Amino acid sequence: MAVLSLAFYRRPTLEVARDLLGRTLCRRLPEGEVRRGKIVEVEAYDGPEDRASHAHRGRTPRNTPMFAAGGIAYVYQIYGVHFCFNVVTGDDDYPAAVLVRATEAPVDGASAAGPGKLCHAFDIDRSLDGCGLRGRKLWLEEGTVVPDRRARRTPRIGVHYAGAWAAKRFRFLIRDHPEVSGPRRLR
DNA sequence: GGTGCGATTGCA
DNA sequence: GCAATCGCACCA
Repeated sequence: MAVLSLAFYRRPTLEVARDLLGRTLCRRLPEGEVRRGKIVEVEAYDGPEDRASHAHRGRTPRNTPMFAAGGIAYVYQIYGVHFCFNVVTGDDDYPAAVLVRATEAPVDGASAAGPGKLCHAFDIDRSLDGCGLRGRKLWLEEGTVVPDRRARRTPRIGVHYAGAWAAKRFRFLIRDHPEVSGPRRLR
């Protein structure tokens, strides 16, 4: 199965987010085991104006990967407990990324429905922050394109503070998929 | 150097 | 409904 090209990521963030549905997230563990899971839910964080984005207050040590050209990972820790995995998108100096919120389980019994659970299931932590998405540890494969009638858009989760940006439908998921996290039907 | 809080989760 | 748990952004 073909690995997604850098050109795939270096497009407008909402396009990339939509196109990530159905793709396969792949992770090789240090001991060699490869875990794979079909992406079923993502959220776009697009540009410096997006009040829900980490990049809204400009470049900081944490969010620097978001400013790079598309095709690398942005991994951060939240609540001191969980990690969240993002795919950096767009051109150099334009801060944008897509949070991967859920995949089908990469390992039997290990749910990857929810950004924290996903990172746990794939053994993703901050050591992968800034890591290329065409490398030995981490890559995405073509998978199966999801047709429009199977895709759905809703507002993003947990960004109530973001004013008008909270209402934008930047979350994409596969309709009726059992492994999506949180509400499925908002608008 | 001090303070407040979050792109979450699991348990009461 | 809320605690866990800490990196980081922000202010001084």
